[in-house]
Amino acid sequence: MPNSKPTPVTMDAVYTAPGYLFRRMQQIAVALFIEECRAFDLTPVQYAALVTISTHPGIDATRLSAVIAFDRSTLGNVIERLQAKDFIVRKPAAEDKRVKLLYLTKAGAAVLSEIMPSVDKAQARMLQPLKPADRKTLLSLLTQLVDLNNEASRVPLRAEDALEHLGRSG
Amino acid sequence: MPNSKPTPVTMDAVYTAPGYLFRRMQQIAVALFIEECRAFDLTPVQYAALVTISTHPGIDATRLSAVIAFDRSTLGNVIERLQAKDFIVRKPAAEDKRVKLLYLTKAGAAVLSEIMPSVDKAQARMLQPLKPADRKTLLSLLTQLVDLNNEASRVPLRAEDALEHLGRSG
DNA sequence: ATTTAATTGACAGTATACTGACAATATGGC
DNA sequence: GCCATATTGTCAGTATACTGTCAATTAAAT
Repeated sequence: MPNSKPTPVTMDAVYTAPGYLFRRMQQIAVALFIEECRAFDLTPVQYAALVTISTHPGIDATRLSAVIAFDRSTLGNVIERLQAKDFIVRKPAAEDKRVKLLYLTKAGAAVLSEIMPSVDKAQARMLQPLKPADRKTLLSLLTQLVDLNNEASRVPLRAEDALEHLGRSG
Repeated sequence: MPNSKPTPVTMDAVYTAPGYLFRRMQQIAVALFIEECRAFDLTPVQYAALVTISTHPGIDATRLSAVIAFDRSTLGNVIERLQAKDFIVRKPAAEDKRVKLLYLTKAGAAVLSEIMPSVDKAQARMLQPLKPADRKTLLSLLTQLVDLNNEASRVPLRAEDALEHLGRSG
């Protein structure tokens, strides 16, 4: 005979679930980023895109999405906004009429170098409440976990993809 | 004379930032939840709301938002969807004409008890790649961090608020 | 070479997440 | 009782995040 007593539901079903904690931390992380970087009119996602275009000038949207593991559809809108702010430009590729290549503008390069200290401050504040040793431990475990769960993500990180647009001499 | 060399930007500015790692883990957590709970037509947020209404029958939307630390505006839409699925009902409060009280329907209670194993499976899968000891460490640090950063969140958790709608006899 | 596959960017649709504003309603100071 | 204030739910607007689809274009198969 199966157990007939219904399991009592408590808030622990929410509060102790790792998924809930990750959601909360993500919300906190975004709030701190926005607060520290208020002066720059850049969201965390836009910042990540800008950094990537900076380190991969001439990357296209699909590869950009793979390099930062953001959804390709979402990224389309992000790129539009960065373009509207004159932080990037899109140039059609010569060899492939489908592709539009992404480059930083001067304004984009400027905002990127100016925002860095604020970004660093925001990132530091997220872990500040922990003891230094615990910060290192958490960051290490988190890095491992994201890497090991990469394939579970809808948009797995494919850092290598970024290189494909170069030196593909065949 | 200030350092005239521009700091070289690398992808580490993204990949090693805790904010980026929290975003990735949140995306992975949602993907695993949706995958495991596909049969139940419930998102992680809707699940958390349902659990809370189950443990706090007659709670109102504002207090619900405080108990799970979700934005009040967002929650309005979540509640609408749960109502459209017939998982909850809203009843006007007798003493306060502004307030609408939330209750589970039978279907809501049923889906909640049925979905539990799948939710547990999803939560377990998130941490699965780590060694058991590391899972405990990460969960402990994450719990601490969310708690200590509570006020940095736009919608801080106010678990006590949930009790205010009871026993306020004055 | 021609048909088939895959890729790219775009779009529509749904679901969080947050800001700021608003009308209806309650509450507190006086 | 009256008025300033606060609360509640709602709405409009913006920004992620994902699904699925589509036309244009390219690459692959034969």
